Amino acid sequence: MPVPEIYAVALPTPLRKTFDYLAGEDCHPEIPPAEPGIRVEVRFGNQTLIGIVVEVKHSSDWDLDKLKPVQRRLDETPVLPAEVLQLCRWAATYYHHPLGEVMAAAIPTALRQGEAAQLEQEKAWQLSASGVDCPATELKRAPKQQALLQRLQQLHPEPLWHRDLALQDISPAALKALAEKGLLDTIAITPSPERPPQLLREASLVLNDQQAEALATIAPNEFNCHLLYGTTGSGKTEVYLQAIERVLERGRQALVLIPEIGLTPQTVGRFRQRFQRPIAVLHSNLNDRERKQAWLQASQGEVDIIIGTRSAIFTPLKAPGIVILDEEHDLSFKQQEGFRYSARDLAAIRCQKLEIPLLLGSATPALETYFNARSGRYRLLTLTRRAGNARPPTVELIDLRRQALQEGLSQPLLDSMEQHLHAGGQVLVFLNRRGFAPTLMCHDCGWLCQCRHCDARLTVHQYPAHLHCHHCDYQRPLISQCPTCNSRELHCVGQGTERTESVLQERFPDFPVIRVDRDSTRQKHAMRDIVERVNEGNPCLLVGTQMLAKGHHFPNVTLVAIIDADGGLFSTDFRGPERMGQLMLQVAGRAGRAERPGKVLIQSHLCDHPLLQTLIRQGYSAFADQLLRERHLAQLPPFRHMVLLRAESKRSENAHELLQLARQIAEHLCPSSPELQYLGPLPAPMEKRNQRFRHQLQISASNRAQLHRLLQPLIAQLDQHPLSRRTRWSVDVDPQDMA
DNA sequence: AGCACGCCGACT
DNA sequence: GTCGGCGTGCTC
Repeated sequence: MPVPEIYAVALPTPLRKTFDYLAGEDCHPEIPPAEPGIRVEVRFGNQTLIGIVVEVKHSSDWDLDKLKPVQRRLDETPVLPAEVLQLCRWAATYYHHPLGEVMAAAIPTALRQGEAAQLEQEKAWQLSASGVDCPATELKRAPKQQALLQRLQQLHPEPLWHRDLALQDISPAALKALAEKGLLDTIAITPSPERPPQLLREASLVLNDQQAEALATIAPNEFNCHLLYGTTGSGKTEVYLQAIERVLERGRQALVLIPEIGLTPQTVGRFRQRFQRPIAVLHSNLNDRERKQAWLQASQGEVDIIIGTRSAIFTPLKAPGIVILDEEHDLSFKQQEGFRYSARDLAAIRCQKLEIPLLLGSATPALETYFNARSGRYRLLTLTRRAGNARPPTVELIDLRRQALQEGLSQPLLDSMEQHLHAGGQVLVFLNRRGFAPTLMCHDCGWLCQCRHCDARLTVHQYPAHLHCHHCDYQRPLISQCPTCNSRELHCVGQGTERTESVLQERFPDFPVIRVDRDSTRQKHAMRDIVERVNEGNPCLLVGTQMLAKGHHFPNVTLVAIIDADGGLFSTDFRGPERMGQLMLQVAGRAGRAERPGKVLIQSHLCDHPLLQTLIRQGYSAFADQLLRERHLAQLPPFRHMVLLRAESKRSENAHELLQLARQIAEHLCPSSPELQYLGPLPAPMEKRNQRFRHQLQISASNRAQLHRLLQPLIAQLDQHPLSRRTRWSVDVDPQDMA
């Protein structure tokens, strides 16, 4: 009797193992042999699941007669090529996350649910044999049909596409009539995007010497990680475009990853404008069908450029040539829940395996990346020249100490705003806090309006008026009387964008004040409309959160005001100052372009703070160097490697208890030492959030391999323990956000 | 995670 | 008398 074929299947469950199934008997000779990467439908306990074969083998650790057969094989050929499968395996190991869930993250929902891995077909009409010969005069009494027939005869043998119907004002009735007469056939074909012989739609720009050198350094056929380090306006995008051009010339594809908010129509527009080649965009607003379509087009080589956010790093490519990650410091490249992967770090792994270049771009690189570039692990490509003789903005601090403030705004700042507005400039006011005020307080008894689900205060909103928790979304009507002492003296404490907006509108009644935050841009085209309105160029004030700092350009802004620079400097997260510096420079980068020099004013109570001083006087490199020295002294990343075990539960003790157990097991496996240290379990910075109490155990090591050697058995033992099933817990390798 | 089985409280 | 609470156990 022949040895049966057995599949090891990764299933979408949190169990950190694969499951063996017997291959079905129904193997037709024409169907290619099963390979890792094909999907199968299997019975799993009491449910039916779709999983991915990760190994085809002929033996199992389980009794063969206990193995179930697969119900159905869904693919003839793998949906995931070996290379992406390998990336998933690597990610599952590195992030200590179940392989099945990793793969679920890699595959579009439609394919996860069992749809055929085929491009959607499109409806079209083509003349039948009799239609080709039919003289148009035959249809004298039906002019619409006659015109349509002539149109089709012109097109023939090209079909008439369904999508062109509306465009060409063709009536479905006429089509139907012609089809009934047998003059044309309804067909369904998968359209193949056109690839005209010439690559470019517009000419490339001439590179300056730095750009040219950067481009020349990117060797097309080998792995290297490059950091393209250049301020706003230094021409990073042109380097991307020309690097892509060279890749396309070789018949290869480019994968471009962009932060969530950066993926705007403008960004995609730059690529479409330059290349006469098919492009697929994978953004979060696609429906399942569109997502599958774009994914398959990339996989089958139907598109040459793929632009997407974080999860696009898993897109299979037929002929990968380069991966570009723009704004590589952006937090959205790291998934913050569930499978907590970093698309940037996975990109490095993937490119290494593929032997293709990786290009990371930023004006304010993450400290980890900057360190790698500094130490020679990455190639550092620096751009300092600004296009068109543009001058960098001048940056000044406004010392808030002992200043009279009007709702958080100092007099010198208001004066400067007035000046710029009257000179015809636009003013951008940056305040990273939405709502009207972050706190509602009783002036008589000191009561604070707390969220009932979180350790947080409710934010006051005025437009529309309500109280809102930004952590759990809890909302309630605005109150005017203190619930503990009945006083009517309830005061809004602190500033949000709404409040600053109304203050500025009062102060500058002759100029429009436009607020840009998540609340004001909720409607579909709100952001587009704002950008268009502002870029008409009339003087105005823009007030907004970090949404203003990312993705959009406002060339007529001459003054940028940063209302509060202090937040990041005393944050609980050791990355606070890094984040603050990055954000400040990103915002400052909005000021002035080309011929108009910009000005940046930063309000602070900590004007003497050495980090702030370094950032302003010497720029980001010096700032980053200083932060690196501090990190080295404090033995923090990138000098040590970190893992966070997080636990959350309705009962605070449960989460704590589980992590105590974790520490106990861990110390048993690997006692604390200078090389390996434990911190915790401790309550998370905001212990209660969304009705759950969160705790964390931090493990840091000087050696990454050692850390992973500990983690593997630790997690295995934790998985075995009954406590681990009672509380929700997760592993965060290289945590970016300690909250 | 999902889902079943199993043993104790307030209700059609 | 049942419906349903979530403890515990299992999934090839």
